[in-house]
Amino acid sequence: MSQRNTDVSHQATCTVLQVLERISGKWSIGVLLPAMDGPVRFTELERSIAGISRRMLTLTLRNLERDGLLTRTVYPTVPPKVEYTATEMARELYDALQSLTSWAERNLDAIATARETYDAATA
Amino acid sequence: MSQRNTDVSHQATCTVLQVLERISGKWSIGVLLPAMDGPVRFTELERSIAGISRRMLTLTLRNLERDGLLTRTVYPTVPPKVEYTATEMARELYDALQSLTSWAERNLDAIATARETYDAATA
DNA sequence: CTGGATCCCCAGGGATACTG
DNA sequence: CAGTATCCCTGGGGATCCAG
Repeated sequence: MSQRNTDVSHQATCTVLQVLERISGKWSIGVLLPAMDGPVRFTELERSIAGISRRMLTLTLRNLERDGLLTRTVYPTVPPKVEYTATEMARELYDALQSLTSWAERNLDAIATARETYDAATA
Repeated sequence: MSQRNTDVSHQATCTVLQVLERISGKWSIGVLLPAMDGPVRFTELERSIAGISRRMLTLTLRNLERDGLLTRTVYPTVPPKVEYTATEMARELYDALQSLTSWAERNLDAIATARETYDAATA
């Protein structure tokens, strides 16, 4: 065996970090979510995601597509029509995120309290 | 009811984002992990986390402590001795992260392939 | 040993304008 | 409609030095 579980932990850390790098970025999740329920068009996304700019929407879409989390379908009509759909892999990712969501819901108050306590003690 | 499940999705998005903000940052997970197995000292962390600077270690520790994920214990000896331990909340977070880790392990190859394909097509 | 204080740099992201 | 191109600015994080 290796010394303690450090090696295993290191592996796990790296793996998690890779996921986080993938879905971090201010808009990734917000973009991915609407695409879960089926094809979504560019402008639909732009309207449904409050505060996103055209630029960031495009960049985020490109990255997600590159990682195989989104498929892009172009209909060569005029005016152009493009649809984005989440892949199976993305749906599995979303399921995996649920556990994080539930953790957050359970601990949101505790975190807020911890912060107040810390800030009060620090100030 | 609201239009479709947009409201629910929005809520979920926000919640997840709060967690991600908390554990994003280049070092958070790497710092949290060694503290899972019991008290760890500052220098131990510094040595076990490859590439971290003193500054970032300190900042990361402070943030984690502020959010109630880490407890800091100071022994007023000379030279000083400080121990960090993950809280129960942090351990639950770690469990929640496991699903992400397993997702990553399952899909790492698929992502790599998707990227190559995309880059080849783009180039 | 365990930090704090400073300076600096770069990538992520906002605003705006243009286009097939 | 669905993007591209450009400019700019902020803050996360690295390097270095100082201190109780």
